[in-house]
Amino acid sequence: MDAQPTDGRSGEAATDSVESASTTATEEGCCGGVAHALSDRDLEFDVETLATVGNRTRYETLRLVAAADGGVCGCEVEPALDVSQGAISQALSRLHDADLLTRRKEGRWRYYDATPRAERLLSVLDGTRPNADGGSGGRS
Amino acid sequence: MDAQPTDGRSGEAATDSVESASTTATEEGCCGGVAHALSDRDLEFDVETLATVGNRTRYETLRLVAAADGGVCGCEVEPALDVSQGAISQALSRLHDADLLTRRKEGRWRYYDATPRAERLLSVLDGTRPNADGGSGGRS
DNA sequence: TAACTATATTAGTATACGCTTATATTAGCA
DNA sequence: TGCTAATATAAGCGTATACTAATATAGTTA
Repeated sequence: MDAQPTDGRSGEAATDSVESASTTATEEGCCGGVAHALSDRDLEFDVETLATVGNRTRYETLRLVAAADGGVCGCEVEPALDVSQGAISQALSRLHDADLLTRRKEGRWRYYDATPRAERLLSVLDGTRPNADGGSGGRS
Repeated sequence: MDAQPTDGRSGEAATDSVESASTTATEEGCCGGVAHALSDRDLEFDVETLATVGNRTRYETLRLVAAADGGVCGCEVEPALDVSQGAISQALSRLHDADLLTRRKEGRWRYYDATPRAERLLSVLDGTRPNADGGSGGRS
């Protein structure tokens, strides 16, 4: 029941350092401590990046923009995805806020382009899919 | 005279299973069609990958595992994150299902390790953060 | 001016998510 | 046999998410 570790980390406000324990008591007992080297801010930023693309509509939107070169306007994305205009606008907006799309205004249009972060992300996804070599089936 | 945006989308990647984007050569507006070259299966797989890491608990779990080399057991992760044991187990399980962690059983422990896909993903995130040092060690 | 197109924003809502708690299972050890 | 540690699983629940529909705001053209 009260098997809660209660390591007393709740409500912390330290925003820029590794907080986890680092007592590497390995060898005998297994449960020592592990740690990573990410600041809280970077962690939050990465999670936001991933959560943003971790949605079908937004991911496909990003793919569409990245696939075309030279910029894509929102109205071009709309007919390709089976969701409402509002949804597309929200998707583009969030992708932009997450630093995955650049945005430039031109007349009544808005042109979007993938950022380097987005492009490298997509590239890794393409390069590490289990069935990357074209074979069908693949994993599972 | 028509102030058409830089259209010129041609060559609609006639891949195997891009389902949407009817590409019905619309009227004179800007809104033609764009397309990406991803199959529905790959799309789904990528989104699942991203949605899995796009959560604080799971992302931090993955970071902890990836930071240590040689495998980490669940009980080592537990004290580092301020969530219950059940939450950690669910996180590790989902990361494994998403092909981001390998898992091997040893006695009463389960050892996890980051897959290449996970490692390259983390590497890109590290290398493309806005505040990343100019070094940009990300090779990928 | 009005009409029209592209986009943004808002409210409302059904659903999915992520956690906790409790319980079950599995493995080592006294 | 217990007993304990590590892990898995399930129900329950508060909250966040991702849409739609309606409306508002720009910019363009007639």
